[in-house]
This record gives sequence, C-alpha cells and structure tokens, in this order.
Amino acid sequence: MRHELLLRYVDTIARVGSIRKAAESLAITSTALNRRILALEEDLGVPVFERLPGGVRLSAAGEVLIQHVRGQLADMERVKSQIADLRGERRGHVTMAASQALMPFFLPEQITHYRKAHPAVTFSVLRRDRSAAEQAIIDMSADLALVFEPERLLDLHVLHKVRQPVHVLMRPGHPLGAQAVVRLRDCLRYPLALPNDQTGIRFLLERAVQHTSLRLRPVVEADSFEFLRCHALTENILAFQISIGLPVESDTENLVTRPIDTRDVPHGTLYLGQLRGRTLPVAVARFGQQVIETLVGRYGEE
Amino acid sequence: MRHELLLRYVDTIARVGSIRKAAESLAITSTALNRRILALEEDLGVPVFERLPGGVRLSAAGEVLIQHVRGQLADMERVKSQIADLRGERRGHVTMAASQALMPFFLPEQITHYRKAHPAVTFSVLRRDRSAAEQAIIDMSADLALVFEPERLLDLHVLHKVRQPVHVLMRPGHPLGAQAVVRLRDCLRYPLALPNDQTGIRFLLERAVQHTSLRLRPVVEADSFEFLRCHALTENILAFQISIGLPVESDTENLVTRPIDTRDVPHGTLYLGQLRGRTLPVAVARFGQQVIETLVGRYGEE
DNA sequence: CAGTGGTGCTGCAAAAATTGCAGCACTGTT
DNA sequence: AACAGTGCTGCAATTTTTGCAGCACCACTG
Repeated sequence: MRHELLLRYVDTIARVGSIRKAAESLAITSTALNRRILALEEDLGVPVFERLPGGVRLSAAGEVLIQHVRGQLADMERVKSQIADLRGERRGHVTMAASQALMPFFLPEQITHYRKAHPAVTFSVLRRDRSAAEQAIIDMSADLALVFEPERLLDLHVLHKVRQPVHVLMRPGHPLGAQAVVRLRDCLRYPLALPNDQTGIRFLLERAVQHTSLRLRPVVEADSFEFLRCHALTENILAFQISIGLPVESDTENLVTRPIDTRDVPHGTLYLGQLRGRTLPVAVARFGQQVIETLVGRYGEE
Repeated sequence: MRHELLLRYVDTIARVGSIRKAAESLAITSTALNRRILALEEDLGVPVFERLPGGVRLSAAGEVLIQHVRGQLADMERVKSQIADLRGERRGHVTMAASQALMPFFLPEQITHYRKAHPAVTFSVLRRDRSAAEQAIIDMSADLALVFEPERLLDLHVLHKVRQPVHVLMRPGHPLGAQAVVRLRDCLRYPLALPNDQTGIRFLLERAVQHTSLRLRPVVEADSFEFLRCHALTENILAFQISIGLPVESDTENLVTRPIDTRDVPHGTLYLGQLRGRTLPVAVARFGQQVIETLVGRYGEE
C-alpha cells in the first residue's frame, strides 16, 4: 500500500525514537525518511517531532497525530481483512497482548485450535503484564489483550472476564501439599520465589499482606514465571500462579499445586479486552469469540 | 496534505459516480486520477469500483473502503483542528446538516453568535430533512445534524433533544386566529399548503389523520417552507411550522401563528446528533455545546 | 579537553514516479 | 448510423523522490 507508507514511517519513528534507526528498520535511507517527515510537518504547519541531541520525540501536536495515525493503520487492517473476508479468504493477522500466565498453556492451545479451522490466519503474541498490556492496546500495537488484574481499565473495552484464584506451586513431597487448600500464613513460613511488581499475582499478594503482620520476603524474585516455576522445582521453594497458568493436572509427579484460601488472597480477575470504540478485523473478532467461549466453558459465566 | 489526496479522490469519485467528472472537479486530468485508482486497486487486490457504461459505482469492497476513507478524512480534520487548538488558534470548520425549520432563524442566529466569539471558524450548512440528514451524518458530509423527526436514529448519537409542537400559520384576520390553540379538524376545513413527504411536519400530520376520518387535501405542496409560508400570506391559506421555525413574535401584523392542540397532533422531536463513535473537531464540539445551551435555555431540559 | 559516536539536516545529481496528450474500445442514446 | 459519454493505455515530458557525501550539533568518555 503506497499511501500508508508515510503513516508507517511516522509510527515507526515514534516507537524507535530516532529517524536514522527507523530508516534502517524500514529499509530506506535516513535522508528520504527525514525529508518525508519535514514535508509532513510543512503540510501540517507544525513540527511533529521535537529534535533532541539523541534523536527525536513526539511533540504535543505529534501526540495528537500519532493516535490518529495508529488508528488509521489499525482500521486499514480491518478494511483489508473485511475485503479478504468478502472474497471468502478467511485470512488475517491477530496481535495479542497477554499476561505471562497465558504463555505456557492457554494461548498456544487456543491459537493452535483456531489455526486448525483457519490456517491462513497468523498470530503475533506480546507478553505484557497489567498496565503494559493496556498500553499495547492503547497504542494499537496489539488488537486484543488477555490480561490479569489490569491497572486502570480506562480505554479498555472489556469483552469478557473470569475470576482466577491464586495457587501455590511446590515440589512433590513438600509439607504444604498435605492440605487441599493452603493458608497464606503457612506459605510465608517457607522460602518464596515471587514474580516482580509488574505482575498481577504480586499485586494481589502484596495487597493481601498489606494490613497484616505478615511480610513477603522472597528468596528469589524474577520477571519470568517460567524461571520461577523451574527454580521452585530445583531449589524446593514456593512459587505462585493463577489457575489458567497451571500445567495440566496429570503430571503431579513433577509439580504439586494447591489453591490459596480466598479468605487470605481474594480472586484476581482475568480480562479479555480491546480498544474502546475500535472495530476489530474479522479474524481478530472471531479469535476473541473463541477465547470467550473457551473461558465460559471452562470457568462459566461471570 | 499530500497523503490525503488519494482518499479525497476516492471519496469524490464515489460521490460523483464518474472518474472523468471527479477529475474535473478535483482539477486534475482524468488520466492521472484513473491511474491512481488502478494503482489503489492493484495494491488492494480488489476492484474498488464497478465499471458501468455510464461511469463507475462502488463495488462491495469499495463500500467497505469508502466508510474507512470518509472516517479517516473526517478524523484528519479533527486532528488538524486539535493541533490548531493546541496553538491557541481556535479555528476550524463546522458542517451542519439541518431540517428546513432551522434555516430562517435559528441557525443564522446561532452561527452569528458563535462566530462573534470565534471569527476564524467557518461554517457550511446543508438543508437536509429527516433521513437525508441522517445520511449526511453517516457518509460524513456533515459533522452535526439538527433534525426534526429523523427516521431511524440508528447511527446517530443523540447529543440533545427538544419537543416541538406543530403550529399553523395564517394571514392576519383569518378566522382560526380567534382561538389561542386550534384543533386539527378546524384547520382541515380551510385550504392547506403542505410540505412534502420528506419533512417531519408532513409525517406528523399524516400520522395524526391516519386512523381518523379526516383527510389532508393540500391545495399547494412544496419542498420549501419558505415558499409555503409566503404563499400562505398571498393566497390566504394555511401553512405549518414547528416552534423553532417561527418568526420572532413581534411582527404579528404580517403573520399569525397558533399551536395545534397536541391531542390532535402530538409533539415532534428535534434532535441534535453526531455520528456514533466519532470524536468531533474542537470547533464542532464547541458549537454543538452552544446549540445545546441555547435549546436548554429556550425549551428547558428534556 | 579533544575524541568519538550519535543525532538531524542539506546540495546536487541520478533515479523513479507521476502526469498529460492523443487515441482506442466500448456502450447507451438519439 | 452518428454521437456523446464512459474507462483505459503508449509514449514522452515533467515532477518528485531518493541516495551519497558532508555539515553542524550534542552527549558522553577517557
């Protein structure tokens, strides 16, 4: 598409923060890119970027423009998708921002299942926790967000939500495994592996101990649940995860999981959302529908 | 603006229905325009226009595209307006679709008043009754609609509404002038000048007599209220108008107006609306706000 | 305090895209 | 059968865009 090029250029520069770097990633010369931006700014009568010694940054006017540009690009995708759909082609691309808990099992399974029915649909997955997922929706780098305990829910239009209790993960034979439901204070007696502040689970745990005498003292802290889970197995300490992020029940030989009593740590909520007011491409909308149906089938209506 | 050009081209061709005619009105050669469309269709992989012997018409894919195109053009106006606003310029353009009743008094007064505060804001006014006003909103040839008794209210986001009783207009000395409120059956005893089917007033009158033995037998029918009002004065027959379209009260020497009993003809409703989901340019939004305040001040909250 | 690596920007010439003219094939109307 | 309207195309002129090299500027750094 010829006429979208300029928009793509603006978007890339804004994301990268440098004309030269953007030019490289766009496979054109910086001189051409630079001049297109200058021409745009002349047409517009206002600088779109502030020139800093280390690159460029969006000006106030640029902030207004970039939202329009990204909206236009996203909407153009929708148009192409609808036109392809009109020809019965059933192709398209879905960009999904999702919390970490969805990475190991839920999303792969969902995408595989969807691609069985629509092999021409392709996917991009961005691992984004909480506010980062919302940000991806707002700046339209993602079409859908499946996010645990988002922060603001402001520009997010909620398509579906399900409650998710927090579970504790341990090596087989750990004394906590004796109970079907564990209390938080019991967990805190053992060494902990905790996810970092960006995550919904950490948020829930911090809030749970806030007005108590309990304290979270992690032995290991990381931004990767995969690392935490594996580390819990090797060093025999406790990790945490929500229901949807737990491995299939069968392999209790390697890992034991127990829900934490909801009197101690209340349910968190997993949201499926899109940008408010956007019309999604057909492939995206259909995939969202499938996710909703799966969630309803698995956890019931909220 | 360079990159909007193609969008403007597509929009114009779709409205005009011919590449050559569109090229003329766009002040370019048909050759250039034609080739741009061909290039667009190649990029898109789908014909946007159906080629007919007498010109072109939007294809199914084109219908999808044109909605996007018009949305982007309108949104670009908003962006420019916001950028201008950012520079404290307070300029912009407002395109208003309105029912006929607003033409003689209300709109001129409103626009004059607004332009006193914001002289750099310019206006376009389209006279559109009922469904035509809604159509102008949908295809984005107008930003705001002030329309009496719209038909579907489907894509129209209602910003405000006021009730409007129907009045009968007569020459001074007409026997009907004796009563403060007139009954419909009394009106129908005299020769009538009626607006055509497209108008909300005709719609209300037709509905009023639908299940009665009364019949509307216009002596003169026209699509111009101005003509009807003037004709009523010269030939001494009855015309109709809603409150907001009536002349200022003072000049009762030339024209007498009386409300029709609402038991006979119920209130109609005047709607101020915009396209659902659109973010309006600042100038448009402010003007709409002023209109709402005027309506509230004059007719109270609904 | 010079050096270095980064930035955005600008002449000038080459390359590429766009445009305009004239004319073709086609269709519906007179 | 002539005509007036349409969209489309080959070719040449024109305009626009691009790329190279180099400039001025700034923030680090040793």
